[in-house]
Amino acid sequence: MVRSRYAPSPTGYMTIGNLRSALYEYLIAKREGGVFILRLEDTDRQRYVEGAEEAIYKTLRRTGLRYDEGPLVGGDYGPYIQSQRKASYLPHALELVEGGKAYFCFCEKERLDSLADERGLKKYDRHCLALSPEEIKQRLEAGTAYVIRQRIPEGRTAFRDTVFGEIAIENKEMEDQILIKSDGMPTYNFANVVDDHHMAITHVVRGCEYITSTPKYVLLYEALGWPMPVFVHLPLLQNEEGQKISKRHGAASIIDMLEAGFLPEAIINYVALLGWSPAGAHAHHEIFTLPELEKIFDPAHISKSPSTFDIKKLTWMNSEHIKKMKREKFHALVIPFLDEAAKKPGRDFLPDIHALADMAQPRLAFPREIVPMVDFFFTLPAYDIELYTHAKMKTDPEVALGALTAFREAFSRLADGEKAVAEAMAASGLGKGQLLWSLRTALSGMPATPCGALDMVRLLSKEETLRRLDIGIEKLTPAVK
RNA sequence: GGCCCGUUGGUCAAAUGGCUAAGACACGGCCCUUUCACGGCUGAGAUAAGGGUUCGAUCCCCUUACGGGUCACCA
Repeated sequence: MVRSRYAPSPTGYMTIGNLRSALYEYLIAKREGGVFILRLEDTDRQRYVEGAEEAIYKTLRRTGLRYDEGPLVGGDYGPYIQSQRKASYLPHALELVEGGKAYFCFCEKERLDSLADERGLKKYDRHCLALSPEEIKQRLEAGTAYVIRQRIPEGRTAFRDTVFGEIAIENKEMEDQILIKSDGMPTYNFANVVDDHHMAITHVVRGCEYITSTPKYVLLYEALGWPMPVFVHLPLLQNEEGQKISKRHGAASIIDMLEAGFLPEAIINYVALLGWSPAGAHAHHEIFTLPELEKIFDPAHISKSPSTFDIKKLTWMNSEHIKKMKREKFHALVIPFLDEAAKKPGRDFLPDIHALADMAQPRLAFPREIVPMVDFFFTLPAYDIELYTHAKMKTDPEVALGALTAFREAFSRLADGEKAVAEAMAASGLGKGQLLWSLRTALSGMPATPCGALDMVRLLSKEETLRRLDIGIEKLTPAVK
């Protein structure tokens, strides 16, 4: 049974990079019917941000990444908040001390700082490794603050990563890292290993910024005699400037993106394809739902190279998901916006908002764009008669005036747009393009509309159509004279 | 700086030791359409550089360049 976990620290909102990690962890579990776990790593009390936990829950909920075990939902391996597991770490550290694989260190910050070289880099000099058992006992009894450090052995440490293959690092590159901090909390690295073991995690999936610290994990697993999980390190996500996507660099939060009108489906879809691509029969598709991804995701095709977040492609994907959306769902999404437009003071007309929604669905990248697109149905905007001029349609204000007058006459009798256009053409000798262009302009006052003139005639009432024609004729008459 | 990793069009990316190196976004053009959009067609655009290995390298090896990551009582 595959068990994977997303293990964020509650230090703020979730970025697209965080979501990508969570998604891949989710998919790696779900493709094999496994279990996806959420664990909060809150061992750093300094960096804890109020509300960050809720932001994580909310982001996962809104994007559909349901976790099977974790805070709020529980599970057999809880608690799922690290600070609540505090008691479980020290015994393992002491076990290592007993086996000679870790040791107490009483060095103070000042001494540690003095170890820095000219570049500010420092490596612990194992000062406290030389302490005798009596000295240690004495200091512990005196209540001296201590940390527990892992003793890194000689040699080199290698591991196999699903994405990057074999990776080996000389142990001398690592310092004797701290396992237990002087406040009694475990460090991230240590807590991670202990929790992953106790939670029976089989796949450790995370960003590749952790790749160089993985040998330390390996050493810990070996020292504790625990089975090693599968490591899957994900290529980095970067912004247009080539920097890692992070809160530090002002990356947008997923929640903000949702507020801005990006659909959860589109974000998930897009982010799945950043650093991974489907193979075989699906190789030429790009639009996938989460359940589809669960079936076809294969970590063997995760890329090694970093990828750049491109909001243009996400925007395109958003419009694709809007097009694909069930009619009822789309209407529910967009009708609040239309209702708002309908309530505007000074409104001329109340069109059938469902018809407007249908019209807009294949043309939108964002739900809220429906308002500027169809607002002219509600209120005819003030427009300039320049709009009546169009070279290709061979229209200008004079042609338009003739067209509108002829159409008005026919339409007021026939109340049928199509027939009225035919009659007006015959009566005025104008072409269809000239007629329709003029008509569209008079009815919308817009240079671009989501539909043609005859659609507008159908959607506006006869009275409103005539009213707008009269406004057009009134605007044009003095200009033509 | 040491160590680790990476480098296919502007972006996401496919592919193989061997025909003219897929596709998508964005961009240009054309068609359709009463306009815009949608849709359809089409164009330009890439294997970082240099050495090897090989009959033949985008692919394997080395070097260089560039980019990134990492070297905390942060995660």
